[in-house]
Amino acid sequence: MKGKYYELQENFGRHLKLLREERSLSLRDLSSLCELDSSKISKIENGKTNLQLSSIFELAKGLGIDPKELLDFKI
Amino acid sequence: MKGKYYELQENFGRHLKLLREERSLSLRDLSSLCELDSSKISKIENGKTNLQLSSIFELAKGLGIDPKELLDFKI
DNA sequence: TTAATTGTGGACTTTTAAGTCTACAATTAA
DNA sequence: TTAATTGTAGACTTAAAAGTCCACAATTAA
Repeated sequence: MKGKYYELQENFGRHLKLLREERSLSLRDLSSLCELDSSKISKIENGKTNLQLSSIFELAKGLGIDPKELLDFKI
Repeated sequence: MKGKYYELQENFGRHLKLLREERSLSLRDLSSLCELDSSKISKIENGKTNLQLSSIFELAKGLGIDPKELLDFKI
């Protein structure tokens, strides 16, 4: 099943992917800049994960942005 | 053990508590405005939980704020 | 053509959030 | 004083995130 928050996860993931591609980073690049496995990031980008606060902060660290920016997408 | 992200959780929790108290909401009040148990919210406010994306959005809904605002605290 | 890179998915274990409920001490209101 | 409210913690189950690793097809570079 897709789960109650699937749309939210999808929107988050789409936004994350944009932010990553804007910086011309591959999944493995981003992975090396934070403490998240590249396959995990792939799953997040594809809306498969309801990630935790800590992961949001890790991604922000890797992207070099304020964590708030990762929540800056339309629902 | 406190865990790797304990400080982050503490800061998030402190911030959440402020936002709730600014609105004069009790834990049970806030709980009734979102889909989170009041005892869960208590644990989040006290830095005991590395909450998920969906919970951040639930809290934002209950507080009537943009989810981004929940990440607007100093690390 | 060969070699490297890239995104993705699966397998698997361990950890923990979510969800639900109960209870209780301390504070506040009636 | 009594009753209600408030914050908190514990017990317990279920679901799933985290974490790690491997494999592979497709794309891109050498």
